Amino acid sequence: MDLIDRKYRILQAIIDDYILTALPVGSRTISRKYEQKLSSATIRNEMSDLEELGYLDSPHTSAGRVPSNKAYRLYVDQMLRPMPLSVEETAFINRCFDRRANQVEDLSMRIAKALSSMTRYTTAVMTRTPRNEQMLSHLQLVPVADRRVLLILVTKSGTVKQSLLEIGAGVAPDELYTVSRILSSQLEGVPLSQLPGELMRLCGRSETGIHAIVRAMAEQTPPESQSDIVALAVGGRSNLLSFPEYSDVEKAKALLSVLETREKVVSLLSQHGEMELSVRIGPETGLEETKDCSIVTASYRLSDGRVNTIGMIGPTRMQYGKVLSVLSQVGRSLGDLLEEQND
Amino acid sequence: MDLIDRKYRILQAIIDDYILTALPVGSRTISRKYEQKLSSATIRNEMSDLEELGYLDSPHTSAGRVPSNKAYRLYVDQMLRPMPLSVEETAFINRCFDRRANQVEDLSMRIAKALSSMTRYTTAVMTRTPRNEQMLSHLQLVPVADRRVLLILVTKSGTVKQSLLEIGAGVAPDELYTVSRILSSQLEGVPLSQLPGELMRLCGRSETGIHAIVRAMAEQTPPESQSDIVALAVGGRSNLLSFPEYSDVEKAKALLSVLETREKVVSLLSQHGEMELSVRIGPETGLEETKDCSIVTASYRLSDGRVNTIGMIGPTRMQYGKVLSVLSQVGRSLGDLLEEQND
DNA sequence: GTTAGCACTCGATCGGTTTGAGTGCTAATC
DNA sequence: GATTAGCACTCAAACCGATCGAGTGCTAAC
Repeated sequence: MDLIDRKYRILQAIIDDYILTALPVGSRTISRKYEQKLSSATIRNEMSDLEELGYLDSPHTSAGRVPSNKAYRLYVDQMLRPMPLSVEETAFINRCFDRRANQVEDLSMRIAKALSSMTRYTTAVMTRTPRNEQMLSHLQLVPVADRRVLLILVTKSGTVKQSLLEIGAGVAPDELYTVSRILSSQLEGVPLSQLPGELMRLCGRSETGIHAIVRAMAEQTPPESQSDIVALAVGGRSNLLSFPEYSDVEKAKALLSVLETREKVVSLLSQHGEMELSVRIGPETGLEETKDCSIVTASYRLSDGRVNTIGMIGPTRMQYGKVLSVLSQVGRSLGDLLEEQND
Repeated sequence: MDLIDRKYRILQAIIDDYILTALPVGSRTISRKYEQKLSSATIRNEMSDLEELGYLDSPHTSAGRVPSNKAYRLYVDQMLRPMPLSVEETAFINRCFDRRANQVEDLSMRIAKALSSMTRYTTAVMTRTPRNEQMLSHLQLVPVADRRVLLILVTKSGTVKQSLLEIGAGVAPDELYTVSRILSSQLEGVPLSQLPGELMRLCGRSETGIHAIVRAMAEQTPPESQSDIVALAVGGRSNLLSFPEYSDVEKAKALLSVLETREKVVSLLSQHGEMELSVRIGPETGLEETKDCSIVTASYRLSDGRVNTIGMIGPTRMQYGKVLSVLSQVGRSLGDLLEEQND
């Protein structure tokens, strides 16, 4: 469905203006600000056509037009002008990557905060490892207190999980080390999800000495329900309240509540279909509560199988150009950084 | 400044009513709902006195009275009736402690969420270890990838810190174990804050073999700037938007923004003066942004030196009775749980 | 000391009018 | 045939005044 050039330009002008002002756009505005060669009456006719084609909605008879989701779709797919970042912005971003952070959590949080303060959109940063790719490389038991032992699981991809175990009786550090070595060699390559089962099996035939430890591990190793998520950080939630679309407190509350629910955020960030950059508009976001929002994600699969996703959420009237530029740049940098940390 | 019995009762009635409705309370309301023996005119006289004494404010001439911060202070200090939790509530709380969670973070988050959904106030749970009490018990190096090693620091109090190090050259697991043992014995009892310095010292005279590792540790051990905070979880931020006092989006935004800033939350939670239960009203909360809020905290020092604090924040018109009961019960349970986990 | 009564205050609410930004349609113009 | 000027029409928002009602303070009577 090609739009002839002028309609196309007018539609673009309307969307641009609406994104800027959040106010329904009238024909005179377009004629004055964007298409001075054309009279408002002409624009009116075009707008009428555009409405018929499904690109515009009118809130009521005398209120100007508002872009439809279909219009936004066209906008991001075809109308976006590349919008290079300013020098300051690039500098700002680079600063995030400057300070060293050896914890993914810290880094994620810092990036989420920086991006949200930069764009005024709420930002989430997630690193997850698909469950079926997480295989044990080796494990190590570290004594913590008399009957408490910290279990460290290192996966083939280099991510680390820990959990605290309580064992029946005290064990000497040296013995723990020996047990760690034995178990490591026996369990190497086992997917984490099958770890408890494997341990149970070993438990049956292990010598009595390490029996208690293995049993404790089998029973207390956390089920891998959602633990394939390595890190999740959300920043700038309160920014949402600046948008006029959330001056209605009820709406704001519903959305904020979504952004406080870890599972929902994860689900929102997980629906990019393997695309590096993805824009989901309105209902495409997948949640009822976000049907008036758009979500832009940048997502990179690292060589070790982990997937890193950065997402920004805002009203459908989003500065897509800006957000896409920022996300593609930061996403890439973050991907590179994580990759680099990894070898 | 003793208030004679009747004034006292009337003030209490006013505060109770205002906490419930958020609407300025008039003399007739009190006379009808709370003091049916007295006419509204009498109440009016009393209220006039109470205003003069500084316990009541009137938003404007004909709008009823609103309790002042001074009134709330009196209320929490002297007027609170013990408010035992219902059976359901107790059950609900106990359920939080049921499922086992071996990570303080998980447990904190779960409790924060449960409490906020139960009371509708925003809840924060924090466990911190005063910096000067954190002394090394032992450490362990765990191989992760070729040139990456996970450093586990276990403190005397049994908390665990980890950080990822990059070392110059690959080292065999067995050697790492040996190095761990040597360093553990040499560094036992060293406060974490002095760890980098101590390591540097050791670095000078260590054999070349482990030199690289020690140097990496010295350089890459995170400075203990804010890392004495072990865990912080905030739940139910969006609940704030239910209160009529935050129907003004600007106010809501300011407060939410505070609750998104880790340092500010930590500071809000840290100002109880060693009290087990503390109530801070309005400006007593210490931040400009929270001068219309109250914060109730329950705080327990564990035998290992860690301090666990649970805090709830809401408008000064808070259900202090309820919140205090919940917090004292949960605070104690959580304290016991952590204590128990600890030996 | 308490209360009934009354004048007064002042925000909230309600109905009606005005305003102004916008549309759609038609007829004249390029 | 496309463009535009002109005009009637629509409708939310702003404005306005009247009214309402919850509240007060004061005074005089009980």
